[in-house]
Amino acid sequence: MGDKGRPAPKGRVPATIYDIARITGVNPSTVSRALNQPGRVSASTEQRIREAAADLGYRTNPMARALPTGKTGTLGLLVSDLTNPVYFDLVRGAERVAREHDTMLVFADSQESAELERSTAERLQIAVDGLLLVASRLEDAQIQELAAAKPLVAVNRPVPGVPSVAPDVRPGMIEALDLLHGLGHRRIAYLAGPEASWMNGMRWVTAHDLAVDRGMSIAEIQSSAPTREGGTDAFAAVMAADVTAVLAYNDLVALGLLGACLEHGVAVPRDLSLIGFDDIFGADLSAPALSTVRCSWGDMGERAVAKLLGAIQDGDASGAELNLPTEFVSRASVAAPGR
Amino acid sequence: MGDKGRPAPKGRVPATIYDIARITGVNPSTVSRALNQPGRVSASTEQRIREAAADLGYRTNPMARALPTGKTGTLGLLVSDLTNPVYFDLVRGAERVAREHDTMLVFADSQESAELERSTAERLQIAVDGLLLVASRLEDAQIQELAAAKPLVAVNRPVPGVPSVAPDVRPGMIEALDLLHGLGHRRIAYLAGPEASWMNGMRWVTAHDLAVDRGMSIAEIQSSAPTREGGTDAFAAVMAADVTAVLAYNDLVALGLLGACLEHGVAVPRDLSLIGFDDIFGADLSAPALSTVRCSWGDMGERAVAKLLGAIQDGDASGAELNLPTEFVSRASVAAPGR
DNA sequence: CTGAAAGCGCTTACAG
DNA sequence: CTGAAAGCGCTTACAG
Repeated sequence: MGDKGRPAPKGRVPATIYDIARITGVNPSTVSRALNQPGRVSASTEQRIREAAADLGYRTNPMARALPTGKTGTLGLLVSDLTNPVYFDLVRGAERVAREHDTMLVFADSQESAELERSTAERLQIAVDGLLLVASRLEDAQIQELAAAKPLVAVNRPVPGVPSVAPDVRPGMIEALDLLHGLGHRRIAYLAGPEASWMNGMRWVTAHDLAVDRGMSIAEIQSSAPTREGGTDAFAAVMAADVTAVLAYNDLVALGLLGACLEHGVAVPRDLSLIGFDDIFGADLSAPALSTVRCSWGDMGERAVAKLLGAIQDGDASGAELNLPTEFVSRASVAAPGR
Repeated sequence: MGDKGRPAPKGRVPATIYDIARITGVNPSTVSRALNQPGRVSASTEQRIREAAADLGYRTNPMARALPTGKTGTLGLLVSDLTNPVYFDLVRGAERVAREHDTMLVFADSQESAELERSTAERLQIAVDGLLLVASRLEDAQIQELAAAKPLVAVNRPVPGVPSVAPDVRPGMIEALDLLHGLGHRRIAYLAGPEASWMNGMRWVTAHDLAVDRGMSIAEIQSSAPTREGGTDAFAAVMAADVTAVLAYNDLVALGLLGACLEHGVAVPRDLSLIGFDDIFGADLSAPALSTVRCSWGDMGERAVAKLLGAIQDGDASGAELNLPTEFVSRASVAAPGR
């Protein structure tokens, strides 16, 4: 690479199989075979073709290949917000498996908007072999429509008839509620996430049932957004609810609420115990460090890509997996109620 | 949407302009014109064509369009690590401008590997109209080669002959060093980032010169990675350096070092003052909160996309902008040296 | 083992 | 205003 002279002039036109064919004196179809179906061509021609390709810096044009084959060799991963730390491990897990299968992964971001999610999904879908839809805000029917067009795996949310991967929130939440109950908490609240989020509904229902089972009261408090700001904004509502502990939809919301508490002189955990969800980057940084229910996002990423790849190859779209384990991570933000 | 009957069967084949042409009784070329060059076709035909397109749920196939035109309508953004909070604002800024121009943005991640960066860039490049290369680990020559093939903008690093956008670190660092000096610090250290990072070199050189100007000594300490682990691992080396303040390559490293200090009973800021870079998500969460030099990543994202779009349209690849301002953000991790 | 041809879905001069 | 044709770069039956 360094110095084959200075960089080629701007308009450099990429080499095609026709260039290679001309140089080596064979038919373009032979070039295509030599490059893609090793063994289908005599060793010596293949050799010459490969050399010429290397000389010309040939790269096969994925667009052109996609037209006749319908395969692009890339997968799309669409999340509601790429800049949400929740997705870090998911991204890493997905990349790990994609890399192993020599598949390129491209990411896109629907910016928490269902409308944008839909249009982005459609646009992305046509340029990839399959789509991973993470924490979708779409309706089941819309997801089913997308899934009908091309292989798709829903992540962090089951959709009837569509392959999916999601965590089982119960184990982690049982740990959390047992701990709260054991410490003496009897009135708690769930600080909710987006209404359109399936996972929010799941967390609320599970928390509710587990709390009731244990003879605790539980209030649902709305938040304006699943972000730190959303948590901060909910401070007054939380105070008004008169509870001793809060389970937040996610760590971002919990951290936002934590910040507001500190600012208003509400001591955590003495006056209020706080539990988040996801164990994101930063959850252990706060003071007090945030207790949280962790799901294996890394595993979800791996499983989801593996499943999608399977669906693409064999058309095998085996159903839902709703069983990735969760666990409670105990940190300083939880204690016995102070009064 | 909802219920046009149940979702179409899996293999549903997308409608093409030929389908529309057949239904409306015109030539496919007319369909193409009606859809893309409003006005070039009689109002009534255009009308009929649009209706048929809507009926069939027609979406133009970007691959097929890209072949004759060479344009895909999408931009690629390649970063060294998508899960690094540093890039949050960059991503948002880039998306803002892309959306305004009805351009799709796809993201990819080189996982901190120069080799992977190169191959990903090449692969991505052929599927997009232009590439944003963020904090590249490649050599100038390699970047120049990529830039020769297709419009490219380097972000957070200038490259000779390649359009770029990068911050001017001096203003923020002057504030930081003036503060340290004023507080009485005389022996400080720079905890370095990746050697291959242009920005790391820039920060070191600037810190060095400014420190020397002020009669302070400054040591360079290596870190194993630009992550929290990298900062933690550097604890012993920092202690050995016998300094009263540390400037870290970035906030992640600073937060890692901070954690190690607390763990080993080194009080921050009394025993050691700490300053990071970038003001990432979480920098204000730690205890003590981290002082840091903030650059306008959001602006960089916006400018970079605007510049790339310009380069694609007019071939106008105006040069480097090395002037995005930085500022010091003062938080609790800095104080006068304690002994 | 390899060539010649047709086709993937679209765009765009070129005619009329 | 619209049709017919050629071409973008590749793949893949079909022959030989």
